[in-house]
Amino acid sequence: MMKFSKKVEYALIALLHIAKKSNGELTTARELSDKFSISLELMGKILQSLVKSGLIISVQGVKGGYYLAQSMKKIKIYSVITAIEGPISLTDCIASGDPETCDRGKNCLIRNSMEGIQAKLVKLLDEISLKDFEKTYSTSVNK
Amino acid sequence: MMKFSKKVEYALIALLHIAKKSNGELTTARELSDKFSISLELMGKILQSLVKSGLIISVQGVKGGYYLAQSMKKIKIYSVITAIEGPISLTDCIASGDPETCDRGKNCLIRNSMEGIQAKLVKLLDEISLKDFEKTYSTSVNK
DNA sequence: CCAAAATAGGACTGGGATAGTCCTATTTTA
DNA sequence: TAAAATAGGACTATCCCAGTCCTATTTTGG
Repeated sequence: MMKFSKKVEYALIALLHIAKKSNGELTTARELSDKFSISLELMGKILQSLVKSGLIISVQGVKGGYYLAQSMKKIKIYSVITAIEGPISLTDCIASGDPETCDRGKNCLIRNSMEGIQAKLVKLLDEISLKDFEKTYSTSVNK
Repeated sequence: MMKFSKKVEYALIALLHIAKKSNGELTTARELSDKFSISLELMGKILQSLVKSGLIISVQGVKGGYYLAQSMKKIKIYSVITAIEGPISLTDCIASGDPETCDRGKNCLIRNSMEGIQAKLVKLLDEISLKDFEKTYSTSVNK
């Protein structure tokens, strides 16, 4: 259960790489595809999701590519996850928002508690920025 | 990605129900199966997982059943999850523990950062006890 | 103007995991 | 010794993820 999807992994790797570029320089899907051995089509789809969520901006055409739409500090891990997978929900009834959809209905023993845990989880992931994420990496590399 | 499996849901519901019993009284798999509309076989498997992890104790035979092996305060949500699904791991390379297993090898851009997030996640889930879980429920019911 | 390089995106597929079933064995009680 | 309970192996259907294939659109440069 508690696993990041491959797509989220790829999205984070891509974002880190895009972020490394100096001002104005674009990153193409092919570049990311080659560098990290991810199929061009898959990489494209992931980048498109990030565009739709406003994390990166795309430029079409021959000289096109992608660049960050926000600073690394503003981009949160949680945003990346939801960009790729949509809103997270620990259980189906939380997902729907309607207690009646839950098999166990209004009397579900765990619904409210689940919501509590989910809120904490979201908070945690929404406090980690891409910058934090990068720092962790650098720190561990330099040791 | 961020979803509790049905089995974990069922395990939590079962544990809360088992915990309600007064001292010494056992809960049978059939009772849980009936009350929460979960097949007997599936409920049985879940309970067996909880037994193996030492969260509940089983008594075999006609008058058999299950009871909590630890207090509600000592049973943590994280233990319940691992009892059902084994150790959590946000990415495959974290799971294996061997960086070489990761497609991206030692130079994986995100491995260390992922480990950091996972540690925070585990900490969060390991700080929530079954008692906390129950309280959240009661609180929301009484409002 | 058009070929090439790039993003955009719909449709489909294989494989693996989840959720669940079926069946049998073992333990214990009355 | 029959009945009621846990234990557990083997199998299955379904769903979702990861990935592929193919086509359309946009933009640049010769």
